[in-house]
Parts: sequence; C-alpha cells; structure tokens
Amino acid sequence: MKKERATIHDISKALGIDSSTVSRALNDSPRVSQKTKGLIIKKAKELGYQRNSLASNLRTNKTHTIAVVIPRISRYFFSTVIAGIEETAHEAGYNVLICQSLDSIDREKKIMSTLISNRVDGIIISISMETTDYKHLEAYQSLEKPIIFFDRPCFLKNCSNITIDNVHASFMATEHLISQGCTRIAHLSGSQKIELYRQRQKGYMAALKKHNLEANAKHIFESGLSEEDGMASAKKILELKGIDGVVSANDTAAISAMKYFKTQGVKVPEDIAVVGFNNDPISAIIEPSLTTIHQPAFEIGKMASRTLLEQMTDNLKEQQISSTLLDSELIIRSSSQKK
Amino acid sequence: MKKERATIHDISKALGIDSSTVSRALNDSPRVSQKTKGLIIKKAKELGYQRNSLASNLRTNKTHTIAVVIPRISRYFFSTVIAGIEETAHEAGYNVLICQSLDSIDREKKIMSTLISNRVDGIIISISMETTDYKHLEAYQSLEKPIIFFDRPCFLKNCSNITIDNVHASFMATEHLISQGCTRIAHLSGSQKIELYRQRQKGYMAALKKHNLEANAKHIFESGLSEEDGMASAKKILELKGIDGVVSANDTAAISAMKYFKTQGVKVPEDIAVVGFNNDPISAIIEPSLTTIHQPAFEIGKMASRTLLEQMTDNLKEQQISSTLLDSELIIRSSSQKK
DNA sequence: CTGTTAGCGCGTTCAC
DNA sequence: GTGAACGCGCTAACAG
Repeated sequence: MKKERATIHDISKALGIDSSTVSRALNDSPRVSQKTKGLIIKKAKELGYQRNSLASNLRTNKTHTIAVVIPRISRYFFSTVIAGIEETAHEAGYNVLICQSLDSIDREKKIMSTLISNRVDGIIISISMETTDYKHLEAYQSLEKPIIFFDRPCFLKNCSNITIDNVHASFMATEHLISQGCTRIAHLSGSQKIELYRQRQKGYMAALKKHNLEANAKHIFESGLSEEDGMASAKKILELKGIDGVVSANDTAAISAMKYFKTQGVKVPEDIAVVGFNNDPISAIIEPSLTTIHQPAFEIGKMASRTLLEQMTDNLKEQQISSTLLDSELIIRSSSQKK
Repeated sequence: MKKERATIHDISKALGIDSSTVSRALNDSPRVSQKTKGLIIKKAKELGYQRNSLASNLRTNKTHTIAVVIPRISRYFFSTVIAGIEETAHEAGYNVLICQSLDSIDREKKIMSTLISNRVDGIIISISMETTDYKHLEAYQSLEKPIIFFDRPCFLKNCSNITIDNVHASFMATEHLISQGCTRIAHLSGSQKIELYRQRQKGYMAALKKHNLEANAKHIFESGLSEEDGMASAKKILELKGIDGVVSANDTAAISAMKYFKTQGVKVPEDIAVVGFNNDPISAIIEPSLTTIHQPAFEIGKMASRTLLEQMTDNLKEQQISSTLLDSELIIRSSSQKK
C-alpha cells in the first residue's frame, strides 16, 4: 500500500541518463537539449514524479514561502490584506504562511524564531501593539532576507513600509469634525512609543492648529485603546464637559466610547461626534453611525507582496527601500452637523 | 557583513561533543544527561544557533506544517475557521499554510500539487464548488498523510468530516418559515453533484413532508448560487406567483434574490421571507432582515485542527475516521409572521 | 549515556 | 551537452 515516491534517480535509472541532467531538465536549464528534456519530462509524468521541495530547499536555502505576521486573522482588514498578498505571491509561485501574534510581543518573538528556523524567504508584518524594540526582527534580517511592514509603520533599517498616510488621515478625520461644527475635540490616542499612534496624534494636532482651535493636553487620552480603555476614556471625557467631538486612534476604543456615551444619555453623533480608524463590517453593524477612516486593504496586500517579491529576487536591495503611502478614505455614515 | 549561521557542528566542535549528541540534546531527547544538555543549550545560545528546519525536514520527512485550502480567505466564515485552526495548531508547534482555491478546480489541483511537493504534514480543506472528483486529493493521500474536510462534506475514503448537520439546519430553516405561516416555499439549491447541496435540499424536503406541504419540483431552483443565479431564480420565483418563502442554500444567492424582490416592489420578509446560510457580518449590513443559519466557525476550525493533529501523530488511523457534526444556530433578525 | 556511520533527495561544482 | 562526485544540516540506527 505504501507507495514510494519517485525521485530524480528513478527517472535517471529508467532513462540511463545521469540524475544531474534530470535535475537540470526539470529546472528547465538551458544547458540540456530539448530532446532529452522532452524525454525526461515525459518519463517524470509517467512515474508520477513530484519534486521533493524539502531536498531542494535544503540545497538552495530557499523555500518559496513568505510569511505574514499579523495580530489577528479574523479581522476583516487583515484577512483582506492577506487575500491581496496571496494573489500576488501565488502568481509568482510563492506560498503564504500565516502567523498570528495576537498583539503579544512574546508570541511575535516565538514566531520570528520559527520563521528563522524555517528559512522563509521574506516576511510581511504588522507588528504587535507591544513591539517597541526590534531585536527579533533584526535576527531575521541577518539572514539577508527582506521584511516589509504594513499598517503599523516601523522604520527598521533597510525595510520598506506600506501604509496609508496616517498623519493626513487623522488630519482629515479631525477636520471633518471641525467642519461639522465641533470646537472641543478630544483624541483617544495610543501609546506614543508606537509610531502609528504618534502619527495619528500628529494629524489631530495639525488640524486643530490649522483651524486655530486650542490644543489642550487634557483633551488627549493615551491608553491601550482596548474596549475597557475606550469606556474609561469616555467617562473622563464626559467629566470634562463641553467636548463635542472625538477622534479615536482605533475603532475598538471608538465603539466602546460610543456605547458608554449612549448609556449616559449622550447622543451620538448629535452631542458628541466620533471618528474611528479602520473599522470592520462588523463594527458597522454594532455602530452604524460611526464615521471612519477606510484603508484599502486588498491594495495594501498586493503592494506589500509586490515590494517583497522585488526585494527577494533582485540584489540591489539598498536602492529599493521605500515608504509607500496608499490613499485612505473617510467614510461618513451619518451627519453630525452642529446647529 | 554576511553572518554565517551556526550549525550543530559548530557547537559540537566548540564543546568536543559529537554532533549527534548535540542534535539529541537540542531535541530534548531523554537519552542525553542533564549536564551535557545544559552545556549544549548554553553554547547554542552563545553562538546564536537556530535550527535549520530545512535539513531536519529533509531527514525526517516531516515539515510541522499543515495546509488550509479554502475558497476565499476574506470571507469572514473562513478567516474565523483559520483563526481556530491556527490556535490549536500553533499550540502543538505546527505552522499553517494558507491556500485559496477561489472555487476553481484548476487552482485546487495546482495547490494540491505544490502541497505534495512541500510535503505538508496534513491538509484541512473546504473543497471548491467545482470539485466533483478527487484524484488530486487521493494523490496526496498516497503519501500516507491525512486530509480533513470541513464545511463542504466529502466522503473520501479514510477522511474525517467536520461540518454542521446540514440536513437538520436546512430542516430548521424551512420549518421556521412554515411556523411563520409560509405555505409555498421555494428552494434555491446548488448543484446536486455536490454533497453539501444534496444535504441542504434533503432537509428542505423533509420539513415540507413533515408539515404535509406539497413538494413541487418546480419550486426547486438548481443553480451555481452566484449573484446572477440568485437574480435569475428570483425572477422565476415571481413568475411562478404565490411563493411566500425561500430557503436558499447559500447567502450570496439569498441576498441577490432579496435585492431583486425589492426592485420589483415585493416586500421582504412580509411578502416573501428568505432564509440563507452562513452569512457574513457584511451581508447583515447589506440585508439586515435576512434570517440565516449560523455556523460556529471558530469551533469548526479548532475541531478540524484537533482531529488532524490526532491523525498525524497516532498510527491507528483506521479507527479515527469520523464525521463530526457541530451545532448550528438559526439567527432571526426580523419576523415575517403571516397574518 | 555518547560516538560512529550513513544517508535523506536534490543541486552544483567540476571535468570531459 | 552530459556524467561523476560531493555536500547542504540534520538525524536514525547501531554500536559501545
């Protein structure tokens, strides 16, 4: 019952041709005549030969596999990015390995370690919320293999970033609230150790400044942006009194803040308008009135994959390092125009 | 700049211990003393050693990788299943390779071929809509490695299935409409070559029979269940006159049928109530009134992964072949009670 | 408990 | 254009 798999040696013996020639033929080397190539390929099919990539990988130190490291695959944004990555990678003959960090630095470190062991040819990653130093990423880089960051920017040496223009997006979001008549706008911000949240806060500040609104440090609530954080910040916002708009650096906090406002009898968006980032279809069900920044997930995935493929195949790495900013879009589901 | 990676030989030389002992120590074999183990592990860290899985894989013919083959990752159902698979697999030290068939048999065949080349240790698959014969799957089986089917049942020899009880779910859906007062219920059915759709049709028929409703072949619309198919079937349903309920074998067709009904001034669910299968958050946005069968995606993923892991590690394959039916749930978002 | 031997299946030198 | 020989890094099998 146990079928032994055919190897190049089997077809070498069957044909009386050396196995090295068989190998070359199967790799379509130009150094083998069309005649013998034909013969070999025919015999290969006949024997049901399937290349053993394991052996090939060991020899060439390439796996034709790229890894995607993300916080959570079931978030619509990330699964859509992966769809984009997969499409591009698949066309180029690459496999895609999925790894979830669950926003834990420990898991991310473990993942990097197995990716090094497995010698994946490249990595596309949205770093975990807890990631503030990059030794585990640099260890991978020392294999001379490329890393691409997306969604959450990271200016590691020799790495490309594929993100939206977060400063601009946050600016747009804030300006939208101002155009709706908001004058005292709070910001649910994330840790300022994280570049992403620095950028989003920067955009918020810039919009206030442009419109001559007071930038009050008390209006900025830095937190982990979890559901509980959103609740807690919302509570503080109400205690402050007079806040009429909120720009949240993510959707989780935005939605839980909105929930809290409602439980306190505060109307959204009439009394306080809220803008969030990057929200899923599912948050649209929970809070249909949330205005949000939409990221072009599929395009981000394709671009990340394309960039990675380039860096894997060419040797001119140095020149190619880039930061690509894709367009985002403000999606307005309900008006909050102040009288 | 190019750092050479340390191998077991480097740490073997550095310590004057044979490389095979080093290998055993690093694999935590009980046949190495704690003392030397400690020494070796310490030295390994010192040299920044990271196992080369490629070599290990070649030797053991195992990859510690399982593949998930699905139609589309960006569908919420599938990405959630993957989350479940990943959780279980990761705990057990396995990697997860993602492959999208895009419901194309040709792509599925290619995928199977590369999975054979890559010697993944097991496969979890929801077969494509176009898959009606299974040679490409049997080729993989001949490597003596297990395949688990989920979502779309497939009774290939020696393979386990993890699905909901489709007959029962479809029965529930149909009975729900009957309880709402529907008496002429149509069925948007899929190809009867596909087991999944046979089962769903069976449940529909059974419910009609139980409640002494006429089972009319004209009320069954077999199609590819695409958006266009949904439209076309909806049109035919209206031409039939008198239909007051529709059980659709998937959500895509259900939603497009509902859309068509509305364009024709038919009220949903008042005039015609519709029940779909397996719908995403996103379809709930498009059609908030759609009643639907909900599958426990995360649980399905965990169960599939667990079953696969068992079959990969044990040798008693024969005994373990099983069909696991997980519970599904009817989610009712709006009443369609007939007067 | 540890060392020795012998490959896993392929790709890459070299020769010719 | 083709063949012979070697080795990628690791581990199974067998000694001792």
